[in-house]
Amino acid sequence: MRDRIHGQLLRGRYRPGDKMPRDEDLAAELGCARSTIQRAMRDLAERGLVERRRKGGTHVRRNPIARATFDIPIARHEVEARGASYGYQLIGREKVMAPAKVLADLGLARSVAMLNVQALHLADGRPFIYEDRWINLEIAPEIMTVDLAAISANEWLLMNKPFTRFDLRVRAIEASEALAQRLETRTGAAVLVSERSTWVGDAPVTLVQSIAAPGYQLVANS
Amino acid sequence: MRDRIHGQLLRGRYRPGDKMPRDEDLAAELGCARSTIQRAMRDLAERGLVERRRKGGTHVRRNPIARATFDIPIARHEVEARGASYGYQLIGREKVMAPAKVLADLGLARSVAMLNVQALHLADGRPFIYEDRWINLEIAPEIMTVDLAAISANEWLLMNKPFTRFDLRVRAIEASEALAQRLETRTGAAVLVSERSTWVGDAPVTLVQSIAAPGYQLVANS
DNA sequence: TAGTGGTCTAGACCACCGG
DNA sequence: CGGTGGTCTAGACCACTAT
Repeated sequence: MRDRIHGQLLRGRYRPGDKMPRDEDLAAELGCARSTIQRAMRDLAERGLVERRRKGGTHVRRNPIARATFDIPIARHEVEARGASYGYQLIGREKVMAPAKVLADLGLARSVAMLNVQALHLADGRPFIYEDRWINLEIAPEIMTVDLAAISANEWLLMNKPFTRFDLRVRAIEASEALAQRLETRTGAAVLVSERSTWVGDAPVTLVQSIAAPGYQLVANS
Repeated sequence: MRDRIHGQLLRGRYRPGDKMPRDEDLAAELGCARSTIQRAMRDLAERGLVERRRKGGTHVRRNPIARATFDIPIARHEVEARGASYGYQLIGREKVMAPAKVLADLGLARSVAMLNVQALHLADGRPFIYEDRWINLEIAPEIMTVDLAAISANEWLLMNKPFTRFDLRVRAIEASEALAQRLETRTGAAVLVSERSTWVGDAPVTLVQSIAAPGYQLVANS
């Protein structure tokens, strides 16, 4: 039934910009319960094909949205999924007041003490992802007592401060000389940078910049 | 009610790896209908927090997945959203048999005739995104009669052959000399490449490689 | 404020798949 | 094959918001 409803839209029974009948009328027309229509429509709304507003009704979006989802990989799992052996190196850790750029990305108005951690994830002993992370010590003070040479900050945070929301920004940059050295590549090589801010509720937890070795590729779908 | 159920998980009532009670028991315990539990659980499963299997029951995922969603922007809207004026240039169009790489990305076993189109999207007259597209003429033969200098292939396809599924691959590359010229940047500049294959049902429609000018950034969240 | 979608109930039957 | 989640029904009440 739901597939039938989806089919009608996808096969062009309604066109971009059209207003669709109210759920109740659609239900009567198709001979099903309103809750069935409701669920079908909810799915379509989540996929970005229609827009629903109370009292306003349901409209087919003028410009159907291409909504992609992807699962942000955990370095260890990604390496192991490729059949390589995973390695991890703690490069540096330091307690400092967060700089303005970090505060801005996390939506903080005043500076707070954070732990700044650099680390390298390895695949078969070769650099895979370099990460530079800021951890809010007001939210996760326990991180100071964790041996970050034994467990990556990412994995500790996932287990102990599971986030509820995050932002992600992806861009391409040229490797600086220092970065090229870390990643064992050429200065000027094109690398993919993912910058992620995460929150627990409204509290900013961590900002991490992950820089993948050349050739890395993000995959999404739907 | 649904929020209460979500809250219980997020607040750690169940731990990663735990098996949760069957829907019916949870419903009895919380004093609500099973369908309410079902919907709450479905949401959690979509967000990647739990895994459900018939007969197998519901488990909290061991490694909570960070699932991001982002809306693939239409170049015109993105430019206009930045307050810039949008421009579009058709650079080339040619009917050819698809090469092996294109066939592979679209999951085609035999070669078919396609329209190969190159175009440039501009923001305030400056290069914004260069795209190289392959359009399956068996699925969208009408594209041959469309004036692609007047409407971009992307917008025509969205209006006339709305896809039902796509894959997306994002990576960083160094601009070749030819590409640098198109994007009015340096040879060797790091640029973000998005490669997208789209299907209508099982039929492959188009493969497009979009290369953004340096500084471009993809944004996702959840 | 009235009309629409959003949530919930109490029940039924079905589809999948693990023991 | 039996137990679990997936879908559906027919109804109720609520929350938001366009008119």
